[in-house]
Order: sequence, then C-alpha cells, then structure tokens
Amino acid sequence: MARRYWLLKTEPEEYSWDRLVSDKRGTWDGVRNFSARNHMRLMKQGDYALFYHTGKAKEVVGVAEIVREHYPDPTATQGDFSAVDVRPVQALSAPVTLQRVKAEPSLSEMVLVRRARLSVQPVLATEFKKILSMGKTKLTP
DNA sequence: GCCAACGTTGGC
DNA sequence: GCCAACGTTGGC
Repeated sequence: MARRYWLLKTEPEEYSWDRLVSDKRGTWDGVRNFSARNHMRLMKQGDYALFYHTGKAKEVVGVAEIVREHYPDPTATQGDFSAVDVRPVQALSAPVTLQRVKAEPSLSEMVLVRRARLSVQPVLATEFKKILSMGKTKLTP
C-alpha cells in the first residue's frame, strides 16, 4: 500500500515544529472538526504529513510521519474524536510560505488553498513532491 | 481587528 | 431533513 500524504496545521504558539523536534514524538489531539477527524482516521502508520504553521507564520516548515494510527482523543471529554501520534522526519531547508503556494499554478487545487480552514487535510503525492522541491528539500530515508 | 467562509446546532 | 442562527477559524 502506497504511502499517503497529509497536511497538519498548527499554531506555532500552541505546538510548533521545534517543539515536535525536541519532543521527538508528539500526540496530535484536540481536533474538533469532523472532516479533519475523518482524515485522521484514514491515516496509516508510515504516512507523511506536511507540517504547517498557521497564524503569524503561514508556511510549511517540515515533514512528519504518522507513527501511531488513530485512537480516542484523550483530551476529548465529550464527543467522538481521535488522536494520532507523529514524529518529525525532516525540516524543510527553506519553509514554503502560503503566498508561494497560492502563486504556484500546479498547487491551485490544494486543500490549503481551496478550504483554508480545514486543519487536517489530504495532500496529493504530486503536491507533496512539489512542496518539497519548493522547500529545497530531499527526504533522506 | 475585521470579516468572509464555513462548520455545527437546534427549532420546526 | 431543512435552514437560520450562531460560533470559530484564519487570511488579510
């Protein structure tokens, strides 16, 4: 089964890439949107996710890997929500800003552009590769 | 800080 | 099951 690609959005003040790097592993919880949750439930171990800083930064800063598939969100006191665990794979050599994503014709269909508010999004393999090349980054296995 | 977009809730 | 009202997100 081929690896699938996602995008995880976070306020860096809340949980940043640097924090994930120093933690070495993080729990992605607190998602309270059904569409986002449903995407999390489709994530498989080994899938890659673009790590996107929203708010002030507005840029893709790194690649994370799903290391634990969905389980009940420990922070959800009510409702049916899920969490996954991630680890940092690699920082982008050059962060890719939202501005550049929007200016790139081949990325015009990205969910990030079309449905900006969705916090957990699917990403096409072609889009994922494009972001990496715009970020001057080659993943080292 | 504003506000458009959009997801959720609840009355009918 | 529809849809108006409401709340939240996030880009600008």
